[in-house]
This record gives sequence, structure tokens and C-alpha cells, in this order.
Amino acid sequence: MVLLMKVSAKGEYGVRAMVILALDFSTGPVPLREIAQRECISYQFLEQIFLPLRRAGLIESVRGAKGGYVLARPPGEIKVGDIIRALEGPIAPVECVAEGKTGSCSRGDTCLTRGIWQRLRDSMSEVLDDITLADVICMSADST
Amino acid sequence: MVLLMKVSAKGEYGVRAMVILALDFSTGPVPLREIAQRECISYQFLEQIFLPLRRAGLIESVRGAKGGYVLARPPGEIKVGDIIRALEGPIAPVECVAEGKTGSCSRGDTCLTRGIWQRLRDSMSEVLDDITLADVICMSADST
DNA sequence: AATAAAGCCGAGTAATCTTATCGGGATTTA
DNA sequence: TAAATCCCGATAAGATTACTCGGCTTTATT
Repeated sequence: MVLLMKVSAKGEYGVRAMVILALDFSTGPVPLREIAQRECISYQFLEQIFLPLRRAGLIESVRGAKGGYVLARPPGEIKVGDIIRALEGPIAPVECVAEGKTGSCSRGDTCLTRGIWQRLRDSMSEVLDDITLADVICMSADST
Repeated sequence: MVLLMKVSAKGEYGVRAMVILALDFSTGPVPLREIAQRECISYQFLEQIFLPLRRAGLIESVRGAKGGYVLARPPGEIKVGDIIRALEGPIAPVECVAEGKTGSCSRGDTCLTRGIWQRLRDSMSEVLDDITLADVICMSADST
């Protein structure tokens, strides 16, 4: 038993990398190799992380020498929830209440516990969608 | 990519089983085999789940024929958070902000992202500690 | 006393997921 | 052309999950 309801390394690294892009938003594209070094993340693993981020439209790539990655929108318009969803899939503590899920589970309406997971999911989404990359940068001063 | 920040089957089954115990709280000990049947959970897997629940003092066992399990306290005094913590360990989206954790991570105070995970953790704990087994039973009528 | 109903418990396991690593190809700048 | 960079599929080690197996102990009933 480790600890649960956790985001994977992919999600954690992804958020950290996106914060770097937010910090350097105005200074042109940042190469992946540099981000990997600054954040002590395997370059090749980071490549795997940036693919879904780009496909989700959160970042844009500039190929070739002097290339790199830039946020597709200003830091204030990218939510941490966007990053997590792109990397980890829909936010949900259990399958049956996954965001965007339409079908019902086999347990039907008699399921007493679904309400718990819905409340938890909503609470998680609300927090993650309330924090933008701009907020993350400012947060360093305040909070616990 | 499946879906993350999710509770394992252990946690999900555990909560469901505890709800059964809450429903039958006044009718004496409920045998594991019966719970397994009612909830369509493997009996042997459920055994593994009840061990930590008992060690955490959430349930009490009655051995021998006519034995079974009973909640250690009335449904109103057992929080879903207690069950999750007993089965899944400390609530935390990432290691470095695990509940009860004292040591600091290698990234030190310069970590910009820790605030995100702290807020998320607090929000998750708050929801799970706000719902008791008694609430779960009542919830069936209201909510979505 | 014998039997059956129940809990107790450690070891083992197949499938899956995570976390990378590897190797090469495509694109652009200097 | 050479170097920097992104693009992307394959694969592999290790961890985790979700169970299963087998045997023991305790207690109520007969």
C-alpha cells in the first residue's frame, strides 16, 4: 500500500514543465533538452509527455534548430486541470463517474456510493480548474 | 492512459462493504460471505480488505459460527476518509504532500508546484471527511 | 464430542500499468 | 551540409493490482 488517488510522474512532470514554459513565455520557444535539465527529468520521457500536450492544443512546437516549445496561450489561460486531463485522462476517483462518461454502470441507480465519488470528482476538478499557470507562478509567495 | 487520481478496487469495495455494515448495523454481525455475495465481490479479496479495516479499528469481528463483522462505531461516526486512509494510505495526489509527511522533498522551498498538490489534497480530504456512512445511506434520495 | 460456520493470515501469481530507454526519421536554421 | 530540434513507434524492467490458494483457529449448534 503506497498512497492513492495520486497523479503519475507523467502528470507531475508535465505540470512542472508547463510552469517552465509559462516562466519563459515571452522569450521564445524553449527546447525540451533545456527543460529536462532544469527540472531533472529524463529528456526522452519528457518527449513522451509533450506529445499529448501538443495534441491537446496546450503547447505549440517549433521544429528545427532554435526550435522548442511555447505555450499555445498565455499562462493565465491555461489551467492545471487542462494539463492533467491531457496527460492522465478524465478526472475521476472511480471509473463510473469519469468526466464525460455517458453510459451507466452495471450497478444502476441503486448504487449508494456513487454520490461520494461524484462529490470528490467535482471537488478535484474545481480545484484544478481554478489554478492557471499564471497563478502557479504567483503562488510561490503566498499560501502554505 | 486509463484515468488517474483514482481509488483502487480495494478502496471502492471497502467503502461498499462498509455501507452494508452500516445498513445492517442493528442486526448483529454480518458474515463476509454474505457481503461478498450482495456486492458481487470476491470473498477472498474481501478478506484482504477487512484485515486493515479491523486493524484500523473501524470494524470488529466476531469469530466462529454466527460470527461476522460489525462497525466498531455507529455509522454517523465513521467517515469515508477513515476507510480510504485505512485501505489506501495517506490521501495525497503526489508523495511530497502526503498527509502526515514531515520530511521535505529534494526540490526544497523553490518548488512552484507544491501549492497545487497541497490545495488538491486538502480539498480531497475535506470532502471525504465530510461524508459519514450515515450520510451515504441518506444520500440515496437527494444529490445527482 | 463432532461438525459446520465463520474469521485469520501468509504466500503466490497473472495481468496490467508505469516509467522509462532506444533508435531512427523529419524539419529547420546557420 | 551540419547541427539542432522535434516526431514517434517499439520494447523492457519493475511495480502494482486484483486476485487465488491453502491451511489454521474460534465458536455455535447438534
